Amino acid sequence: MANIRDVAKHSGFSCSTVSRAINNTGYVDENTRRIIMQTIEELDYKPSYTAQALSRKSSKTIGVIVSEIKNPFFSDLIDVIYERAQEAGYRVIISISSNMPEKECAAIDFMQRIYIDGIIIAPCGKNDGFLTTVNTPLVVVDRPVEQLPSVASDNYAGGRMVGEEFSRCNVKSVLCILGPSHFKTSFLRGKGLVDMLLAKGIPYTVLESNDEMSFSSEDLANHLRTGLYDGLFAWNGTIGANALKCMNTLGLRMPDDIQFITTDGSMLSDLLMVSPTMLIQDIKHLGESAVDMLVDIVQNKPLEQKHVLHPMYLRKQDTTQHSERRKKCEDGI
Amino acid sequence: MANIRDVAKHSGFSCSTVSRAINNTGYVDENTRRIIMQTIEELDYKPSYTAQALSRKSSKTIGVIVSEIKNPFFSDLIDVIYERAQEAGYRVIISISSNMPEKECAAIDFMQRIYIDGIIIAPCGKNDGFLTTVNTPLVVVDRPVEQLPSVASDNYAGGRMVGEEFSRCNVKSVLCILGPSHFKTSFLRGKGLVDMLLAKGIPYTVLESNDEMSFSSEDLANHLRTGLYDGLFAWNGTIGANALKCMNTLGLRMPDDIQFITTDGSMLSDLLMVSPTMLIQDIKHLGESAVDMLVDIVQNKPLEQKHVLHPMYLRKQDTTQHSERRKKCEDGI
DNA sequence: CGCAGATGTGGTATCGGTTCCATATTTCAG
DNA sequence: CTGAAATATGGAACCGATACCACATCTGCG
Repeated sequence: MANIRDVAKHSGFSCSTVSRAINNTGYVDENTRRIIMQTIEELDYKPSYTAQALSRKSSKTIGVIVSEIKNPFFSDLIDVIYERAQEAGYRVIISISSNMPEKECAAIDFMQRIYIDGIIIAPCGKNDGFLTTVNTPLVVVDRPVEQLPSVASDNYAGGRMVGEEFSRCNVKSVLCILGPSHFKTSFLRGKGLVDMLLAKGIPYTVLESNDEMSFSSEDLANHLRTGLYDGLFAWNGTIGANALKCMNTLGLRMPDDIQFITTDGSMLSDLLMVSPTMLIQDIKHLGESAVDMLVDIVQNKPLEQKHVLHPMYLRKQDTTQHSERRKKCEDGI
Repeated sequence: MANIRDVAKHSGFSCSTVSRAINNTGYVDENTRRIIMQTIEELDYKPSYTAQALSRKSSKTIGVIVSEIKNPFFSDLIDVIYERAQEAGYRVIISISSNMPEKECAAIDFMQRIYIDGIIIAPCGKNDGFLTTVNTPLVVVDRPVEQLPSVASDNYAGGRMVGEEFSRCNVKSVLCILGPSHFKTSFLRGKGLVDMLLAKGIPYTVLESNDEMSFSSEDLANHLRTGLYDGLFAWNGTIGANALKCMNTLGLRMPDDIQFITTDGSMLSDLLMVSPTMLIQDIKHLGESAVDMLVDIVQNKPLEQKHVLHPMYLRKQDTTQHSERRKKCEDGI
């Protein structure tokens, strides 16, 4: 492949001038610029990003590290980040930690060694101490880390919304499936929900899964069989899907036998007969503000806020008795 | 961050010696090596991959470009590729084309400019001409391109297996939902299925979706309502999910009213009550041979085969009347 | 007209490594 | 003991860009 010296030679100018012409830095005669640009075209010259990075000590690239690529939340997030970064003039590379701290470290290490300008990371959560020692600009998404700038959903407020909805739907007793307690996302949703249920005087039980994704269906089934609960909350989409399957197996009808709210399960609506009521995250805005924050940090602009929270939304669908649905029923739909 | 000159200075040796010590190239005294390694430790020196890439004109990195990250087939594939590449001593970066030819080109361009050693690509399919002109080592997965080395499932044979299964289950008439005809993957599965159905004397109808993922449910519903079909095949997982939803809506029971085979819908089994019979791809072996092939090409080893085909498997589950299931029924399960 | 500042261009050090070549020392076979 | 080969190390060019500085020319104002 042609390099800048080839362009210099063919165009009859020096490397300096070619560089200036390409990057619009310093003075270049209009005519000279035309000749150089034409030569570049002819030789199909493309500056080496590697050489540029070495020279500038910056690659104009941001890295994205997510813990789980199969999780639709993260794949959607990546799409959004990609677009926004492009608009801001940054390229993007992606790494996947598979929830393993060593892979997370390896990804960060790799990125640092290629002069990446900044990193957006959805941490696996077992590495927070290390993350704070990283000296590349870092923005944390989804699972905030105290010392680092972050973007996340307002999970506490989201939890409260769920509690409010249960209350409005006259639910008498709620079963909450949460994640491990050290999972902040889960913890906050749970706390919001519980606080609201307490405020409304609705009794509840918390079931804590020991894993992010998997869950003991028997355990859940046993609880549901007691017939004590007419409300069920699942703190994430995968758990929500399992819960749904479990309720189907038990023959529980929603919302008549039990009212169900899950989190972030858009794919469920596509796949299933019922579209569950869900607490959803505004992925677009999450991704966009993560990029915006990171770019600000990279460009040494002052941060307005260290921890950004985006509101969550409650999409009321088939598995709760919200008024719109009642209306539909009355209309015979 | 410390650079090689810092290490040289602190250890009292030259850059050359330090480099040789790190890379195990040329002669280095055992004692010298120990001192250098210790200095490296002390300074927390990490060679810049950028500088290495520039100097070596190789980054020891392979790129993976997939068209769709949400598709579980691709996210699984990425996991496998990642592992295998690591084992072979290559780092991995990921780009997503979102099925857009421009993004595909941009990703390739980017990778070339950072001295990537080779690329594994699941092409969007609208760029094949361009792909053949790329002079970085390339291995195509999933959707073979004639002129390029490729790894894919034996979709034709897979289609035949589906046909055979329908025949074995005494299906009388099959409705096949295929993708657009220029989609090779779909085309081959369809051809295999149709060939087998013809051989077995089973009538069929082909429904062609105009998109990879979406599909007209009404169209499908209208066909199913005729009651003409007792067999249904979906060429990919998303279409399969939609079909499943459609059959549920129509109240068709599987396998009694209709026998259903989908492709690659593992996530369905997790989410739904029924685990559909499916034609599945051996993602692990696909990913591994893609990496192995690419590494061979990069290292100038001769290729054994230009186009590798991996067998597909038929996982017989709830939606066809295979013998195991009958047995279970008889056992009262 | 003269000189300061703007404009246009090239030379060269630099980024952080690798690698070829030269040189010095050691080893060992004849 | 000697000289060729093996071992050990350093110097410097190079990878492909950027950017600082020097120099030359041009412009315009007092």
